[in-house]
Amino acid sequence: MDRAQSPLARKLANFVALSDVELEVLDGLHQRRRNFIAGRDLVHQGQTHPAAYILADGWVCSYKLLRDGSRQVVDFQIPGDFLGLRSVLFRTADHNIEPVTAVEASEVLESDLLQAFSTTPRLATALLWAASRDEAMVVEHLVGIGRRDALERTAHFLIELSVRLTLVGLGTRDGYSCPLTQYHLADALGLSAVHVNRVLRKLREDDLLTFQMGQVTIHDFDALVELAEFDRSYLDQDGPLLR
Amino acid sequence: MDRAQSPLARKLANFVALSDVELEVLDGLHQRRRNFIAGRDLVHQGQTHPAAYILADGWVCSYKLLRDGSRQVVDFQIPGDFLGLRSVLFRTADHNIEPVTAVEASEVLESDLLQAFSTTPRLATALLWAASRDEAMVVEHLVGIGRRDALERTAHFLIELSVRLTLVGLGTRDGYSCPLTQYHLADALGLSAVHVNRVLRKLREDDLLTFQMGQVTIHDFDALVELAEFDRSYLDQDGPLLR
DNA sequence: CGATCAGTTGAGAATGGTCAAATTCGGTGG
DNA sequence: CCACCGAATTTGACCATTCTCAACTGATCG
Repeated sequence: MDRAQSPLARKLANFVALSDVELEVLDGLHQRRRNFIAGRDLVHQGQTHPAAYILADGWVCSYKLLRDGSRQVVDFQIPGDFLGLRSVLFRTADHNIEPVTAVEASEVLESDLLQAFSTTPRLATALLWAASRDEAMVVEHLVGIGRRDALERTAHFLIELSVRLTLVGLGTRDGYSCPLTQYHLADALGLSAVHVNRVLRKLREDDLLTFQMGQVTIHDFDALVELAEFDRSYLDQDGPLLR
Repeated sequence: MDRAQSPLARKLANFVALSDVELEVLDGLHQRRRNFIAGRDLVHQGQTHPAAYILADGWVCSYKLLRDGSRQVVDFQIPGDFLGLRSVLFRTADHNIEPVTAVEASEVLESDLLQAFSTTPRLATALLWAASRDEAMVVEHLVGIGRRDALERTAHFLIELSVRLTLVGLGTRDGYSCPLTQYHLADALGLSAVHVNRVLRKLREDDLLTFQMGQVTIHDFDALVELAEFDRSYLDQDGPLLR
């Protein structure tokens, strides 16, 4: 098995050693290529029978909207991520999905997915793993919002992004390009945009990290890890569980 | 299929219509019955090759511990819940599991689980659904901590518990018995115990709900739903997805 | 009957929010 | 190249939700 694979296949292979047939079925999910422009939601809360997407290029964010107009970003997805799985399984979207940038993604319909699960059930196990990893990220996020102050929380978030992007070849230990605005950060971190700005200034003044003009520059990775009490183990997997 | 089923089987049947063979395999996971006393952790952060558990009786909570000694409770589990799935899939526990009460649970080893996935792969799909429902709860929790104030957040949490307990026959619209202390609430809601106490007083004074002596009494369910902007759809499923 | 733990209350401090007003940046049209 | 526009960012002043500390009550248990 040495031919070119999709980023998703590479990710899943970490968990379940996939056979040729399974890889082909996974490839088959990449029909229906779609392009989206920034800002117009792919999926909105309450939508029934939404599709899932495999993200090929660009960033999207998943968020929930509250009655008072505020929103909480649950997660950002980057290339290689599978998104909307939960919405498909429940046949109703419980969150919105907004492209942060222009986005290229493969649409996966409920029928495609269930078909794939029937013919190659181990794919379900593999996706169960991917879903668990996503859940681990949400849990880390929850801990941050619940128990870390604004500075630690922001640092943790930006370091997590750095590690995730590095895993798919889109970043290094020194930084990454980042299309998020300070409003995105605020909505993700449970802070106001004004306070995010103050926190970013503090991080800059302390020579830890610069967030400017679509670029995150990390000046002191280790100090940030220390500050944020960041433990990357929830993002890694050291070998396939199912052979 | 009309014989007695475990609560877990009943829950999973909501999502995937399980065959006799699949139900038997699921039953088989209920060997190794264990009892635990309140307060001594079943699983602790960093533990490798932890087991998963199917909760038969009692409450447990999943939490993460921070360096400064504070903790964030991610979720409480009640009878019928499957817990520690993520830890098994990653072969390392990323959180602690503490029995809130005396607990009766079936221990599920990694090998049992993978064996079950191999012989009856649709069980993996069913557990994928259960995991997605759990993730939906964590997401709702995240939204609460990120964007709701202490009063709304507390109300949301206690109403969610009411609905979950009612689904497994342990509560009604009027209330439920609840073994949690105000410290548990504080750790779950990202508040201090002192503030939780003030919030509970406010809820009591407003004739919405009483939290006292292990008993939650709901005085005005609808007003609480309104206050907390509670939408139960993430807890329900209206019929099996896989036949 | 002391000890311990859950709950309760008050006072003062702090983290982060709100409002309002610059300032800068990235286009876009002339 | 320049003027201009809207969006994103930056800063200050003031405010409020929630925290911390500390004291006190009440129940339970050996």
